[in-house]
Amino acid sequence: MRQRDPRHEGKWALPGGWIRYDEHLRSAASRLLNELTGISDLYLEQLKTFGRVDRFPGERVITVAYYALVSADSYQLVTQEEDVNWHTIGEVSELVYDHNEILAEALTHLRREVRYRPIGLKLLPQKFTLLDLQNLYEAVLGVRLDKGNFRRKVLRSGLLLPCDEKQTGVAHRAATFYRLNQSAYDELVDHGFPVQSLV
Amino acid sequence: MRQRDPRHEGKWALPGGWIRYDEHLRSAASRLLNELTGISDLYLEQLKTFGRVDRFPGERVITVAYYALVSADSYQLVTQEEDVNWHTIGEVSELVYDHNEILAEALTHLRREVRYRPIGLKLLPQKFTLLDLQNLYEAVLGVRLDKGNFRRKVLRSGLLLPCDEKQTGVAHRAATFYRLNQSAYDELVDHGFPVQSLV
DNA sequence: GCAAAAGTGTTTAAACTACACCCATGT
DNA sequence: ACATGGGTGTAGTTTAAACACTTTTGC
Repeated sequence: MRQRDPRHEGKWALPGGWIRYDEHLRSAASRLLNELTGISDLYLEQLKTFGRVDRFPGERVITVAYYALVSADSYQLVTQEEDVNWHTIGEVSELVYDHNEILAEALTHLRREVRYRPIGLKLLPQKFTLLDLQNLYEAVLGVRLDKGNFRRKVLRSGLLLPCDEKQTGVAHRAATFYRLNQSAYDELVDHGFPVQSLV
Repeated sequence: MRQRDPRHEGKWALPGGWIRYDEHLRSAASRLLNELTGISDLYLEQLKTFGRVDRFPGERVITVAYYALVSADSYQLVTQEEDVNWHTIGEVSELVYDHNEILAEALTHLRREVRYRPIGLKLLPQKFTLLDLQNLYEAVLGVRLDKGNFRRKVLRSGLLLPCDEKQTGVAHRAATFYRLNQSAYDELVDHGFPVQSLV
């Protein structure tokens, strides 16, 4: 997401702003996001802190960047500001200051995380098909995955539960919707993920 | 590592200090570490930023925490300050402010990272035996690993090169020393790690 | 019937697990 | 001799990878 701001050299910028003296970092990020987009009640995860001396002109500014995982279609952007909108990751042009660097860092982080934590499941709406999930993984990782193998691997993990519902009005066999098995997910988070690749 | 500071309620603290206005974050961390321990030329990795409003009494303090991987025996601590020393992770007592939280975060981070990046290799001296490496992994992860399987897995990765040298003066068959295959390691970092566990 | 995606099966190779076993060296 | 760790072998099982195949649905 990005915004236009006349102060920002006419370029786009990531949503952001100043933290208040008495605010927690995550609260500040959440407030700023909400002010700009209307989105609230989102779990924000700290990405990284950017502190190059010359990253901002005139004064020393340190940015603590946060990110969240949402499915774009489940959030309407309610905002007074113009030019606030969703954008495709590949089509983001030059941003102000070091915001491209921040975005790149976020993407790298996401690509790494997605490999060993089921965060992909947080990115989709409540109900989704296995192809939705596969498309998501292929998009984030930039690879092609085998349908059958992906399906088996996902289902074997026990993190998905089938809904009673199926697709309707599609020009092919209707896919069953799945949803996150929250208790299995929490269990996994608590007890840690299996030791897979040493060295 | 921790230090005693009379201002710190008599408890121990992680090494740290204040950043100067014109300093990069990593440089500041490096300088502070050097001032306290004499260690220099260490690659510091940003851990996380801690910003709870009430984490420090009296004023708002935000800490950007960094960490590094070193083998304790390869660095002599040269310092004027007293009570600066290495400590075993399990035996760290109550620290000042939220420093226990910071330490716990670092350990969690390390345990996660070590599973899918060969950072364990950075923790050991130039030359090391396979048992050294196995002990390191067992310590960090808190699990027991099979000797033969670990050895095969490590060697198959191609990240280790055998030295011509062997152990001497040990009351058992001498182990061959290994060293990091730097080019293979760099290759792996550049081209990314294999996609292992989806979902 | 055809296109398109759902969903299943199969085959082969690779990897993991859990052991048992022999080898070298200092005391 | 024996304790200690170095180092190798192997059987059984599990996963992964690649690909072919059958099923359902709208047009």
